[in-house]
Amino acid sequence: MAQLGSVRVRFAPSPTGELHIGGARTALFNYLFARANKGTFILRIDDTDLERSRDDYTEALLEAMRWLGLDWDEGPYYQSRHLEDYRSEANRLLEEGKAYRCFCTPEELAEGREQARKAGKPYLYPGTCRELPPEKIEARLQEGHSHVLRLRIPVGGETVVDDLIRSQVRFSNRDLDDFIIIKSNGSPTYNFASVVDDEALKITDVIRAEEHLSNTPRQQICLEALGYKKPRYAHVPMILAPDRSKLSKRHGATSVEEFRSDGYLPEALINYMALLGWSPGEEEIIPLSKMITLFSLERVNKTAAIYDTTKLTWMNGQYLRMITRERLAAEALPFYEDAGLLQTPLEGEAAEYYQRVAAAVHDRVRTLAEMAAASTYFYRQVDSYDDKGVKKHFRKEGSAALLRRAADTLRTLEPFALDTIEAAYRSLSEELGVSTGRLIHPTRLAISGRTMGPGLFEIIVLLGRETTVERLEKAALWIEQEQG
RNA sequence: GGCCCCUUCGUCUAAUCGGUGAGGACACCAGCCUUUCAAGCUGGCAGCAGGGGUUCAAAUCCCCUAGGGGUCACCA
Repeated sequence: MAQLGSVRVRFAPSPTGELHIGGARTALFNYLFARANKGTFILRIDDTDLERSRDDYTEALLEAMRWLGLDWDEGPYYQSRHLEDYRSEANRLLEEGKAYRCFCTPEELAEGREQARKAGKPYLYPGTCRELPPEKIEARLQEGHSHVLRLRIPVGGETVVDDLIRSQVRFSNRDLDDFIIIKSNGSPTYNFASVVDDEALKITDVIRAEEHLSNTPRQQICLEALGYKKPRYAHVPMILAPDRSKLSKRHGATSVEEFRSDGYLPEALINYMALLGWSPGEEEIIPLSKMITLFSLERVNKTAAIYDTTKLTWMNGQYLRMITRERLAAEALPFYEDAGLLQTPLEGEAAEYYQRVAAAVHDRVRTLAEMAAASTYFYRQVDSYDDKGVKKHFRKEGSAALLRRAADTLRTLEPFALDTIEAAYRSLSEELGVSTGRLIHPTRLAISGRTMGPGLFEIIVLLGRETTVERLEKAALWIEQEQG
């Protein structure tokens, strides 16, 4: 059925900041909808605001989209390159009397707004220039007054937005005013450019954030005036910050770029975002390919969601354990480099060592950044011991001696391998008449400085005989000195 | 303030056309497993914003109240 009028959707961000989680999810829903319906996913850059748009934001936006894996089929299109089209469409409206020139100055308008505010009344453009006689317009033009173009809103009646998620939403035209479609500098406003572009791109379904719902009646009136075919609309709920307010910079990590540099995997972020406002049922971990088969706008809910990194972090841990060792090592590498643990490019033994460290550590972390943080002692000396660990495992009578015995055992052990080390530890503990744990815990603290981490024998093998023995003795010395 | 949208555990959510002990996930707590920490497994805690209707029966339909969000720019 969706065969004929094949679906075309667009994600149309404005390059005035980083791509945040709300925008990214809107992009994702557009993407899923397009893929689920075998339609076309278009990327358009809404950069009509010359003042605030920046090229570096555009580039970052594209990069974020690529990183997330939201590949688009067409575009990116840039609104700033179609300025002429908007002007000619606006002129059409002007000629047909559906739009008119307005010479009111920003100051005059601001004053009107101020008065309305003081009086506690809603402000609507009073229509000062709506019925200006032609000769007056001509005169103002001659005098060189700058002007904008405003759309003539029908005086009565109502405009009904048919929304796929919220069904019918009615707006009384009385509450709408003749809004500006072309600014005095000749560039279009968002509501106008958006309508013209959606038509030019033959967009069938406009899927965007709920904040646009209130603007939709204006756009509908506008596209009716232009004689365009109306697209279907779907306004997805907003994503709110933990304090229920609109997302902004002060809320910590909210941009895709930040999540990336905090060590999240794109598929985890995608999965997490998808579940914010959409649910296929009881499943939680859903790969993108599966999402596509399950996605429908009918299952998108109406309620704004508060994002919560706790669940995202859990999910990231799930994905971290699912990906291949090769991929994991590759993804984590920059984090090790940033932490100053190693330098790329990695070659030979260093590369192999890194792979093994990554494999040893990855089971117990939830982000790539945590992974690097959990690996420091594989690359650096142990310069401090965990306080609680010291209390529990070092301060006990005979700990130093225990460590020296362990060091002695390892020094001559042949071969030096996982199973032989473990066997040696078990027989040593038996020989000394202590539990294996009594030997294992201080050893871990001595060679890693921590009380937690990968299996002890795994660490020992990785560190090697020399380093292990060295650290054991250093710890023994430290204990003796501490005890005076 | 006008207009618009929304309201199920702390958070994300499920509950086909009204009948459920209101389900799942994260987090939290407890236990198991275990050389530690995770992971995993088992169990627990916890919710229909409030008030009126309609109905044999309401989380579900209607109304009101409250709360939250959005929008009212020569921003997008």
